[in-house]
Amino acid sequence: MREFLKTKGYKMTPQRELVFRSFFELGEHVSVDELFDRVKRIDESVGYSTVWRNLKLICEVGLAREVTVGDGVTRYDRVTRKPHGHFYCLKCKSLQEFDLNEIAGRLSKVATAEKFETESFKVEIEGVCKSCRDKENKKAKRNLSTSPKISRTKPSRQK
Amino acid sequence: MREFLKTKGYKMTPQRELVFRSFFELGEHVSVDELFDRVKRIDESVGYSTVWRNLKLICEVGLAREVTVGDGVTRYDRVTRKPHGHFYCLKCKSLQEFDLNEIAGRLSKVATAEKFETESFKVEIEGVCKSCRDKENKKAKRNLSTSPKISRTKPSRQK
DNA sequence: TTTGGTATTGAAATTGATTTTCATTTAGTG
DNA sequence: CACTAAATGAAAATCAATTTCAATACCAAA
Ligand SMILES: [Mn+2]
Ligand SMILES: [Mn+2]
Ligand SMILES: [Zn+2]
Ligand SMILES: [Zn+2]
Repeated sequence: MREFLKTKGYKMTPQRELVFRSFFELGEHVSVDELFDRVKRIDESVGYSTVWRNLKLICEVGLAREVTVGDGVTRYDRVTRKPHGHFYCLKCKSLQEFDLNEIAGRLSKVATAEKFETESFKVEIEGVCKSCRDKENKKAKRNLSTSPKISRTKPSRQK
Repeated sequence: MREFLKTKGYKMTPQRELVFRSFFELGEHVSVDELFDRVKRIDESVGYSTVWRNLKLICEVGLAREVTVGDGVTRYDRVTRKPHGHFYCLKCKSLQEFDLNEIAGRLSKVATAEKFETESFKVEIEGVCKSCRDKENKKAKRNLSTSPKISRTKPSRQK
């Protein structure tokens, strides 16, 4: 790692070492805050901006990619596995991955047809995951006996 | 329109009227700022938050959808046409649409297979559009005669 | 037409994440 | 050891998105 960075003109530091290591331990869809928390637990003195900058660096050198989905926070995803899309559950905010094999092929075709030079795809499905749906169903059943009230509340305009 | 909103418990106002009308005139991938500018040109007194709120309202009642792509600003897309994806050109920041017909079908399948209840898709291709590529090529040709310099500048870490 | 209760508005303030600044420290090189 | 560029941490700046609040306007019911 140290060598790899050196070739690109970067130095190694204890903080960088720690951020990199922690990132690869956590791995999946980490946010800056999450990584910062974990790093802090090991070395209280590391600053937020250091974590942020090194996360950017990890992307810079091609070891991770930013993924923004659903809410307004950027997450960082290792680039080990092959291209994949993301399910985003609107209830529990969880992320699941799914394979993009055929879909990626089709997308490439579309891009070529439109003379567009593809750099990357982003495929995302928003909805409700199974476990959240199950919970809803249970709740619905429980309420069958109680008097069903019609909501008169105007739905909030804000997210 | 007035009636349509009334049934949902909303009132009509000159500002709202203006925002709605301006939005449907512009139509494609408008940002709050863009719409605000346009509205301002017609009625200087309309506030930013009014434009923002009414854009949200347009989504609320199902006439538009938010689309966030590339940079960090939310754009608003009419929901007239059928599901489509977006090409985002990293050079000129332009958006092009492409049809999602077969791809949407496949995505639905994937979702079903994973017991995921789909609410919406988001399909995006980032890259370089034809016209930007053409420009690049021209530039490259022009520079064939001049001495090619190797860049020693470390690429910026910031977006 | 007047009136009363809401919804809406505009300006300003707040939020929340990201990014930059800057003074200081440190890594890597010789 | 000494030098230079890179890296760090704290704080400040950005920037879009959202909320607050007092004033105003809509519109349904009298
Ligand atoms: Mn992922
Ligand atoms: Mn579109
Ligand atoms: Zn869920
Ligand atoms: Zn372009």
